[in-house]
Amino acid sequence: MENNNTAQTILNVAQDIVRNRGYSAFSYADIAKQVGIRKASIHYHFPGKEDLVKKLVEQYREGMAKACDRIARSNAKPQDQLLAFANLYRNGLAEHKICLCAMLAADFAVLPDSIQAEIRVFFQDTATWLASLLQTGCDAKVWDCSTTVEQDAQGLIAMLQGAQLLSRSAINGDAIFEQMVYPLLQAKFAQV
Amino acid sequence: MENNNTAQTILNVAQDIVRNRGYSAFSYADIAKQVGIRKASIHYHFPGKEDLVKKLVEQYREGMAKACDRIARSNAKPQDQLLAFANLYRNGLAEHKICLCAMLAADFAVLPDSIQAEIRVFFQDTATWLASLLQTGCDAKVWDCSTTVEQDAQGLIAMLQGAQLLSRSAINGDAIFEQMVYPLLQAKFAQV
DNA sequence: GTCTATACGAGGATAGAC
DNA sequence: GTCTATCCTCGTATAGAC
Repeated sequence: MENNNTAQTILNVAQDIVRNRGYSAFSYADIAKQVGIRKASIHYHFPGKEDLVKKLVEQYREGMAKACDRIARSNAKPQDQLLAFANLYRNGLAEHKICLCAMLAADFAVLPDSIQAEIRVFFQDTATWLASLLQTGCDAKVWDCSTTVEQDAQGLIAMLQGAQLLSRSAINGDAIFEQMVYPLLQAKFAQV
Repeated sequence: MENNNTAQTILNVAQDIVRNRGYSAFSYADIAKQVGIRKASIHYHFPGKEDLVKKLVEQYREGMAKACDRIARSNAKPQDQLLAFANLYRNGLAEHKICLCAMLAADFAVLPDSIQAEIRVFFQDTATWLASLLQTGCDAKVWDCSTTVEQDAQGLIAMLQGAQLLSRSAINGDAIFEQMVYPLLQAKFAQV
């Protein structure tokens, strides 16, 4: 995944910054410094902050959709697919990156409408995909569905994002996935 | 809980703003407008943003500790105490307020060290209290402990905070507690 | 304690040269 | 496409009068 064009380099750098510091605390100056160009040059590619971040979320959605698709196409067992999904969040954390949309969810109140809309789509898509996976495991009697799969899907997403945020301010830090997330998944979605 | 003194009024207003917009997106100008004084006057009470927010988290910790203590002293059944704890998060949401420390956890990377430390204490205290409650329910055979209470406590806090953030960007919005959190609690911590 | 006035830098954005 | 130069606004903070 090379990026010889400047626009994509800007997006990559911007994503890193937003996933670490949030929407309000990142600036064109930060990007310019890391990319090695001037602030004004960024405005050529992205007229305003809103354009940039909107594109950022769009790309992030596509990446997430592809990652989920890859998991689904692996034809692995449902419980392994669930683990692979959780690992998406843990792997980001290993590079000190929070889910882009988790960060933007915290900044939601200050975001332009067009960006809010993109984020809603992200969560809707992700929850739908996960609910479908949970249903598959349900049908295959891999785990028991005492609640609806939609509820469980939302709950899992909430927990995974909460775990990412906690990892930076809790004592166990990055180990929160090993110490908390995986054991809980194991307990709730154990093979029957 | 009256507040005849300016310092407390500033803190109250600041808390509302931070819990809605986060650390980076709030300013002395915002507070000044809502309190009805000038920016400079705020600096008299709180020399810098760091002083103000540090005090904010300290007070928030105390409030949370008192709320938890009230729940514990109620001598209600463990499952009702757990529900009361979850309601702390839902009630905040009803006023469109996210947990202060959940918002600051997202802003963690840009916070001064002294504030980061306060937040760590908050999560540690909260997790400790909740783990103790879970243990009580465990001992009383109210629910089953397939994982350790420390893991469950952290998982619950992660989910509750994730649910608060999701509530603003998910379709079900405020109803996320009725539709997701409570059913999941019921499923996992059902009476045996 | 609160005010006015002010300093200073940072952030977003544009114009125009190259 | 990228640069320099510049504009304007906002945010934090201080000095000094009342």
